[in-house]
Amino acid sequence: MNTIRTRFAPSPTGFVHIGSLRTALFAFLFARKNQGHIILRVEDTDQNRKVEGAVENLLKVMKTVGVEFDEGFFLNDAGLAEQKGEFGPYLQSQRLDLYHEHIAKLVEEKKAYYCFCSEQRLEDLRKEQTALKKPPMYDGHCRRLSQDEIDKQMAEFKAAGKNPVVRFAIPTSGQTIIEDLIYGKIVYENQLLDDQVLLKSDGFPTYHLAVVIDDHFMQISHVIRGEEWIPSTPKHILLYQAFGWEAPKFAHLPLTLNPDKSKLSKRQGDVAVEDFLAKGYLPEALINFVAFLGWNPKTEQEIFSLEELINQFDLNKINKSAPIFDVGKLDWMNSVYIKTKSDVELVELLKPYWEKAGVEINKFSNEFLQAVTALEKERLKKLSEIGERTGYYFAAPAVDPKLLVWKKSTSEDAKSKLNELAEFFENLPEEKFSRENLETEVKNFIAAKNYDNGSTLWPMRVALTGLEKSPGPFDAAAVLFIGYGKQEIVKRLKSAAASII
RNA sequence: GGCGCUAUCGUCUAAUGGUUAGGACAAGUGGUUUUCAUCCACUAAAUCGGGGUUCGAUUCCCCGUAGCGCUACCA
Repeated sequence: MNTIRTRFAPSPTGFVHIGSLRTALFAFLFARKNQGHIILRVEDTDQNRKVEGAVENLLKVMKTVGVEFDEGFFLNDAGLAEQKGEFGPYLQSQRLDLYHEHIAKLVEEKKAYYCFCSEQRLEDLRKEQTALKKPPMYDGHCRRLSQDEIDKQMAEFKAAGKNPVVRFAIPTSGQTIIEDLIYGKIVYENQLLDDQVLLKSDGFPTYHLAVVIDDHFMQISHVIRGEEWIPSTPKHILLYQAFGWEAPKFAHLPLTLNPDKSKLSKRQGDVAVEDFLAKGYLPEALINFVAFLGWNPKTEQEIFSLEELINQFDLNKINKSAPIFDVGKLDWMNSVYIKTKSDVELVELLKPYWEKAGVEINKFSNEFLQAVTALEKERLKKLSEIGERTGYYFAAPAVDPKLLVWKKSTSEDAKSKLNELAEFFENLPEEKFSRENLETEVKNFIAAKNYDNGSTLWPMRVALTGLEKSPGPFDAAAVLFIGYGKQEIVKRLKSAAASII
């Protein structure tokens, strides 16, 4: 049985960090590519950082971007997190007995020891070491305690209602070697490794103990996680050895960085996947972009569906250097995905954003909304822009009289052209108001009058849209016709003309 | 301070012991055009520094430098 089993193991601390999404995605792609399983385990050993509803939120986000799990936590019909799978529980706070049992074994075998040192002593020790420019490390004080001393201290702790922590007795010589699937061989000197706390005084394990025990019992074959874990990996390997277990394979992912090359963080813009989704980045675009952070197929293709990503994915194609999260490229990718949507699909995606912008979409026909959407499709970088771009379709715009005048023309000219156009449209039969007909008709009108395009079409466009930059006059007019009929066009042209004094 | 990782255009990256070092985003220029966007064409833009190995290194090795990570009873 060599089934590939990997896992995503977040702490339930609130929003979903874009870096977490990337880690989860890579683990997911790896599992799918290799007919393996991916497990979602929740690491809540830090009770202080726990956030209510974080697991549900995570599940929801993962679901919308299409990252699915085979085991562990799921969202049930009621929208609540539920566990499924034969290796549970998948919540670390429900596995305390398991950890205690194994810690007891380690202590008995002298591979771990109780540490009674106070926080004060630890702090003083650190200060002293830093002052002497020595690496701050536990000095092994309690490791050398005799059994009598241990018993005595233990009795005192119990009497005071306290628990000692348990530290790992790291070998004082030799080397521990990581054979990382991405970074290759990394060697650590054991004597430089700190005697890590494994069990905290609140009875909870630290990450290091819990991750090793859980990965072992959940039969994880590949640990895929962020590069920040490399320095603690030798401790994990040593723990596997202490338990007499075989360690899984490790694949550490390069970190994702801010534009200033610091670790991607909240203070420099959004890092929450929820926020990107809310702004109208499409899940497909987000996934495609995040997959390319540190990975690429070694071809010139850049647009990939989830399916294609699964087929192409390979841990060997992951870079070692840390990529910078560049929103500019995400914007481009999102606009590419927006253009691939049909007008019908896009209208549905856009509706919530129109509503947010105060548009009462129920009052407008789908035909009209689709026509608007078709025009904006090529201009949209994110869905949230739709409100500010399309206001003039839903209510007559306030037009700045100065804007109505083309750069090579005069206000008198603009005024008369607008009036002439209004009259022209008034007399134009309804069936001539399609996009194509409108263009030929208006161009014929211009030619007949011997006008030029600029001085006629510019004021017409501005009168209809109120904007310096917008879709063209024929496009705008055709859409307005669909929504309101030709009188709306005439009305806007007339009122624009009247605004010029 | 210690330990570790990394280093190709501004950004994401490709490639190779011998190439005009390729693509994409962004930028700029031009074309189309009533504006914007789209589209098309073009331009500019990189192998961190120093040593070695080699006929030849951007590629392999060493040193340096820089950046980042870790250095908690956080993960």
